[in-house]
Amino acid sequence: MTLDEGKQKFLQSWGALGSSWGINRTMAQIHALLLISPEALSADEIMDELMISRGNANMNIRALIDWGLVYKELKAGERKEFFVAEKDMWEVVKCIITERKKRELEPMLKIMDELSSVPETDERSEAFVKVIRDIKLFGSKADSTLDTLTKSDSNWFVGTFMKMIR
Amino acid sequence: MTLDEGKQKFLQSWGALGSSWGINRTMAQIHALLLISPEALSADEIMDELMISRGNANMNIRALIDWGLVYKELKAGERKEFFVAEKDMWEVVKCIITERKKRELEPMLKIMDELSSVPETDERSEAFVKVIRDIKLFGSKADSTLDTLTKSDSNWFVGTFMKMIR
DNA sequence: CGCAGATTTCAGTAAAATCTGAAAGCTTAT
DNA sequence: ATAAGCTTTCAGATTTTACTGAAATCTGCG
Repeated sequence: MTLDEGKQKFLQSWGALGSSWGINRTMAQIHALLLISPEALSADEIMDELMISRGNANMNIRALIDWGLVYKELKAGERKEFFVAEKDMWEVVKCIITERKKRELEPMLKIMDELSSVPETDERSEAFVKVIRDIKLFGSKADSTLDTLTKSDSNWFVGTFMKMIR
Repeated sequence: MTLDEGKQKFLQSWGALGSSWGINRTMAQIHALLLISPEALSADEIMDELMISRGNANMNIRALIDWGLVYKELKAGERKEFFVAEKDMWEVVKCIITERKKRELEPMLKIMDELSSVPETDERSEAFVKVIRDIKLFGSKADSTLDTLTKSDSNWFVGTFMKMIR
């Protein structure tokens, strides 16, 4: 397989993977493109490579920066902005865990808290509250586990953790 | 908060959560509805409760069954099918991990394998192959970790694991 | 200041995902 | 065998999400 074929296939599958994780195709593709690029790319280069509009490129690059997956880089003597992706896979995964935890897990736990105030007066409300409590319990455990995980380093994960868990 | 208010809010937020995880709103809502229902529900009851069409209900119920999150239940003397959700949260999570691993992680690793055959002839192809290898390495670790996780039981997760990891 | 080069915004459009409803397909009781 | 009662399917409609392109805004240099 040639580099160009491989690159196309990678952009394609990273984009598809993103879709099934609630991340839009283009955002994932920009991320993929920056991941495999040895140097920082400008917005124009990204637009070109992925054949997308300026607006689309801009919005998705901003989103990636918000997620902490991409950094802005200014080249001396250039007025344009260039972008680089975080290349360390463990950092990438930590980033994603941290952001999703903040955006989804935490708000969800907050809602479960409110919901657990439903009075348990019959079978239906008992079943309801039980589910809410279980979700809350499980969610809290996951929350603190993920906290610990994102504070530990890559070697710990790929080394020690693997042995401990087996 | 009354049961009905709480229920509405729960259906609503579980649906929203699903969306950001690549699961469609309705599928997540049917799951939510079955989770909090003390008895099995028929397709008609689900259609009614969520105000959706027969076709929509049927397709999403099937999808939930495929995921292993919902079971078909036949009541004696009834021709209709009834549906119950798996209520044990740890089982639910194991189900989701197992399915997503099978549907996404494994195919992705397969693609990375193909992609790592790109020859490393210059800076660009070296960077490309390095990223592919990193993803593969990380993905394989995740794969076996998740395997171990889904084979362990709930108590182990909420108990031991939490202590070990701290 | 004024303008050239660059980024951001956003209304309108396009594409993708999801849903509907009716028809076709099963299953079981008689 | 057939009809009633359910379930499944799927073409077309609807809704949601994403993208475009051009105008507005920003930035900093002469």
